[in-house]
Amino acid sequence: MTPLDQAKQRINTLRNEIDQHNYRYYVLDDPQITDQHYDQLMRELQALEAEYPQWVSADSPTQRVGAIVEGPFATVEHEVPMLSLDNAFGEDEMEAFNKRLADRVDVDDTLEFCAEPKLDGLAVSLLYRDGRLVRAATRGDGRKGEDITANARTLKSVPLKLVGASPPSLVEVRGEVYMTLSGFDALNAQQRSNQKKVFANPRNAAAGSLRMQDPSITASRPLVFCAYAIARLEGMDLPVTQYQQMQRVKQLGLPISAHIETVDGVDGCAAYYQKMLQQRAQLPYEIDGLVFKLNPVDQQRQAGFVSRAPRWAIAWKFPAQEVQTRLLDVEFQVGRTGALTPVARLDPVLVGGVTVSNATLHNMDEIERKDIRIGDTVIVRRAGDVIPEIVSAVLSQRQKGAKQAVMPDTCPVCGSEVSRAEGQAAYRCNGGLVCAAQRKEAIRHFASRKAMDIEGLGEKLIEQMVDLGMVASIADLYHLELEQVSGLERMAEKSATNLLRALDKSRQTTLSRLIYALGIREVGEATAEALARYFADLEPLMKATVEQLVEVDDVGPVVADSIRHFFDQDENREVIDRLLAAGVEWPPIEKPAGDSERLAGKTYVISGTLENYTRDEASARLKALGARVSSSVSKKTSAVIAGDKPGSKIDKAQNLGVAVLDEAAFEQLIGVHDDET
DNA sequence: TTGCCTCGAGATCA
DNA sequence: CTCGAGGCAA
Repeated sequence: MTPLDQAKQRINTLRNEIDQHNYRYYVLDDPQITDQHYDQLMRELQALEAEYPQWVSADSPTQRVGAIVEGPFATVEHEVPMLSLDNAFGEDEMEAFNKRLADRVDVDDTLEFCAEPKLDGLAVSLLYRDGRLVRAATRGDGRKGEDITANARTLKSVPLKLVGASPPSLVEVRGEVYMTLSGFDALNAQQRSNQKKVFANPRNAAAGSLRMQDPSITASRPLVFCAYAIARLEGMDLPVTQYQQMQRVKQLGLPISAHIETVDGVDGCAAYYQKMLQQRAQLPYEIDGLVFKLNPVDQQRQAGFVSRAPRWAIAWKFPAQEVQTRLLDVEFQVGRTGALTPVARLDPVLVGGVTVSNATLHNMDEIERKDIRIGDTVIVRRAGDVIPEIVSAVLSQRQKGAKQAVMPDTCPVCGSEVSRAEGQAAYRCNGGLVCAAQRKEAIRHFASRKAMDIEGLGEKLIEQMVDLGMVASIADLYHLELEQVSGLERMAEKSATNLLRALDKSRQTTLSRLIYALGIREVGEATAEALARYFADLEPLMKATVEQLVEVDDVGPVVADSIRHFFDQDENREVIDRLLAAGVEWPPIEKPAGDSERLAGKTYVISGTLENYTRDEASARLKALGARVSSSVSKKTSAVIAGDKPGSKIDKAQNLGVAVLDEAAFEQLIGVHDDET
């Protein structure tokens, strides 16, 4: 053997050994060598690869840290959507979950679940082709996420190469990237000694670390991957239970939870819950609950999905951490529509790793119901992990001075009268656009991304412009001059030019964006879209009667009234005139043609849950073909599309002699082929 | 609702 | 260096 061959062989040996040690450490949790020894192997490999650069390959353990990728992360589409999980808080809700499944699944026995802790990190998808890691992505909105391959490659618990001689041609593994508690502490100690900012909690540290532009920073962060599902598998048989699937994942060389096990029925789930609750404090990472998945895959199939989550899985959450603090004050925030929302100002407290100082109290009824007073000691928690909520007041600690929060009778911002409409919970400032708060909110909404998308026009800028009287309404935005804008705080010539350019760009818009941007009460993105489609232009919408408006899908009498009322106001019509005069325009909406007319004149009703479509999706498919989708069955209904668990609509359809289509017939109707599901 | 990163650009200081 | 805006995640 030549020295060259020897070197090549040694390189291969080293790579295999290092991969093997990673596998032993991260997957089997059974390291066989010391860190020093591992580093030594690494250094030897690096030296050899430096000497023979022609043999460096992308999946060598030395090649985890790649180059900096400039600019934003690329978007990737999830072929199989990354769904969320339904939550349960307590055994009752687990019972309900179990019962729902038992009704749906064709089994008489106790249901078997695959159980594991729910790690508190962020969801990531790893895609391997022919055993090589080719893509890593964040969850995003579930359909589209961000490509974070370069960063994911730096995690040693993420194999660049799968184990085994004949890996599947394609496998997509989903899991959680998290930070261990000790890793988090060490990182923060290091941050502190480098005079850098410390992270608030392991989850945010993990999320931030994965979004770094420079992979070498990600590499220095103590991130770990743990798989929890196979999303796709090709070129290999998929095991028939969740548990076995996870064992397969482990065989392929990816780490899975050390606590995964199968349990029987709600009793089994409850026992597992108790056990993990005991262990929780000793675990080296944070968990916020447990996940239970129906174990047999064929039963999962029978259970199916609801719109955003599988019906066959649930997250049994641990009780949210509750903390006491003082309610310092209740302030009233004026929203875009003038609604006055009470907001609690709290003495800042740490709740689950995040400082909470504000919490919405929703409305006065809620304050009364909970009998919360200013000065009270209150119990705060983060509901659904995110939104802070005041659970209750600690009555035993109520001081003499505790004051009732009182809805002001005049608007705190503009002094206009405040009133409560019949039968509504909300109090409103009647100042309309006289009210600076409403003006600011209206402009903010107008400029927002889903509306006119005016880049650079943020809260602080709007604040300044309204306070200085530069803009009173959205129409004034288009008359701003460079000199005015460049006089504002933090706005020099460059920023001002950019803002004017962004404003100019926003003149070219779409009808639905404009309708949404106007901020008509009750008209959100979807309604704006429906109105634009139906009326195809602004004129007819402005003139439409309430009777015409309710003809539009999803527009009822309340929304119709609100729209009519909006266009009846002189000031609103004037604002629209000025917007149009300023050059706001949109491409004409073409009447659908060809295939998009195929179902014109037909009306469908959807009942129950479809396997492969949410109701919105199904109704969008039908509408795209020119059909109408209605919510109640009448003689005029062309057919009822019945999914799982259809309601009384089916009976009604049968009484009226209206056709009923199952999901397969529905797919045929909309022209879906087998390869499109 | 909060925390994190990134970008562009203004502010500040040498 | 610091700030505002924007985007993302739970």
